[in-house]
Order: sequence, then structure tokens, then C-alpha cells
Amino acid sequence: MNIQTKTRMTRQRRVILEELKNMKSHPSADEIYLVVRSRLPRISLGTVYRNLQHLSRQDLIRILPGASGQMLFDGNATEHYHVRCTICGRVEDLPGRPILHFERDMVGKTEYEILGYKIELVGICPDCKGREKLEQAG
Amino acid sequence: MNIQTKTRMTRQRRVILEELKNMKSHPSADEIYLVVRSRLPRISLGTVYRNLQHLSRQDLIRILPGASGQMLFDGNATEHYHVRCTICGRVEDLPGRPILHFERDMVGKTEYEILGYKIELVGICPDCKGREKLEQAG
DNA sequence: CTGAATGCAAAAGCTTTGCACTAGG
DNA sequence: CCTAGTGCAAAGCTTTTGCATTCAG
Repeated sequence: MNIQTKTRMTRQRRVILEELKNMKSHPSADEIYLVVRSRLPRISLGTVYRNLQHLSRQDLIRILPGASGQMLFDGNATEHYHVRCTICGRVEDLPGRPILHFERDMVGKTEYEILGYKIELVGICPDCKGREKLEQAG
Repeated sequence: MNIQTKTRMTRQRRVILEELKNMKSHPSADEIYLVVRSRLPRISLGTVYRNLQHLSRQDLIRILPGASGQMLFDGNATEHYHVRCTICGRVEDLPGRPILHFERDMVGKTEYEILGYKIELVGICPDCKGREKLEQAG
């Protein structure tokens, strides 16, 4: 198996986790790096990436795909939905309870061993909607 | 608006679309490049990328996020579900009709203008399951 | 004809990694 | 102690882009 048993809660790892949990948005690694650097000026971007991977493997955070192949990070590890803007790519949380046992309907339709499911709404965020209106008017 | 009206169905674009539709898997740009090159040896990877973007804007194909920030492409543009393997990252289609008007439940919970939703199951593909069993035994 | 699309190659991200050093438990 | 984790910098990938040229309509 690939599970590492002995892990250390270093200062870097703790600060990254704290800062990510404080951010309600879903930042990129670089955005996290910028914020964390204000508390740990000598931290490196590589360390940020390594820790985000690590924290995700421990199920303390989530990794989600961003636009154009960039990765985004979510400090909320509990089950919840996302809305993604089709124009700017921003992702936000959505309150809402999961559909109970939805995945059971799918058993037998695939050879996969189903572990869960993800639902993501897509739409246009308020900012982009405002911008669209402006362009139509002008 | 950002919509381009005059587009040309070049040989490259047609072959990319044909080959992608023939593939039941969800290949990366590079995999598409390899296949297409057997029919059009002088095509460039840049052209493949440009056309995949273009075809997606025309709703003829779909772009989906792969592992580690890579992009995957889906020649099936109709509404359908995906299963993604949590171990190897492979994505496959799943038969199944959409949940009707699921997104209506979400109206009022967000400022976004909701256009639709995506559901993706996550699990372990048969190959990876086989590999896991082997490792446990050995 | 005309400009959308191509091929080529260079640039531009974003993420990973090798290595010597540091520090958590 | 001992080895997981760090900082740094270089490498690795994937994707995008500038430009002269080609070709679809």
C-alpha cells in the first residue's frame, strides 16, 4: 500500500491548513503561497504544493480542477456542492445536503467499485453577468 | 460578444473530431495528436489544441479535467455521467438519464445564474482493483 | 480573394523533483 | 537520534502564442 504512517505536523503544514480553511474561496496554489508567505516569509512554493498534496491524501482538504488545467484547493473537506462559473472559472460552495444513496442507482451499470459522487452546478457568476449586461448595452 | 461566426471545417478539424468520436475513452490532447498524426502526419500539436478548444466552444465535444492539471477530451457531447478512478484517474462514460430539473432545487441558494449541472461518480476501476488485490496477496 | 486556420518553434504557465540541510516527535 | 519535511533551483509537462504561410469557402 501507498499510505504513509508517520507524518509530522510542521509549522508550514499547519499554517497552510489554517490559511486555507480561513479562505472561503477556492484558491490556487500560488494564491495560498502568497497568503502563507506573509506568516512564513521563507516558505517555498514547492513546500506549498507538497503539503497540499499531503493534506489532501489525509482528507483534510480537497483538490479540485480549475480552468485550463490549473488546480484549486478547498479547505472544506466535508461533503458539499460547488457552483462553477462557465465564464471566469471561479468555484464557490453551495449549501445543500447530498442526495441520499444516489450512487446505489448506478451499481451494476459499471465495473467500477463506486466510492461516492460529486455534483457540480455550472452557471454564470454575478460579476460576469454584470459584465455581460454592460457589453450588450455599450 | 465573443462568438465567432465564420468558421471553416478544415481537414485537420474534421479528422480530430472524427477520431475523437471514434474513441470510447477520454484521451488527452497528446493521445489525440498521436492518433490523428497517423492520418495527417504533418499536423502540429498546437493545431490539435486549437481545434479541441474550438470544437468545445461549438459544443461538439467536451473538455474535462484530468489528473494533475491535465485536460481530457470527450467526443460525446450529449448529456451523460462519468465515473472517475481515484487511483489512476481514468474517466469513463456511464449510461443514465439526468435527474430532471435537479438544478431547480438550487435556485435561490446562490447568486449564480444556473445553466446546468454535472454529476461524476468516483471509484476504483477494474484494473486498479486487480492491482490492489495483487499487492495485498503478495 | 480574404481572413480563418496551420505549422513551427518559442514562450509561458503550473507542478514536480533532486539534493543538501533542518527540525519534529 | 532518525527520517519526514524544507528551501532552492532546475527540470518536466502541458498548454498557449507569434508569425509567416496555406487553404476553405
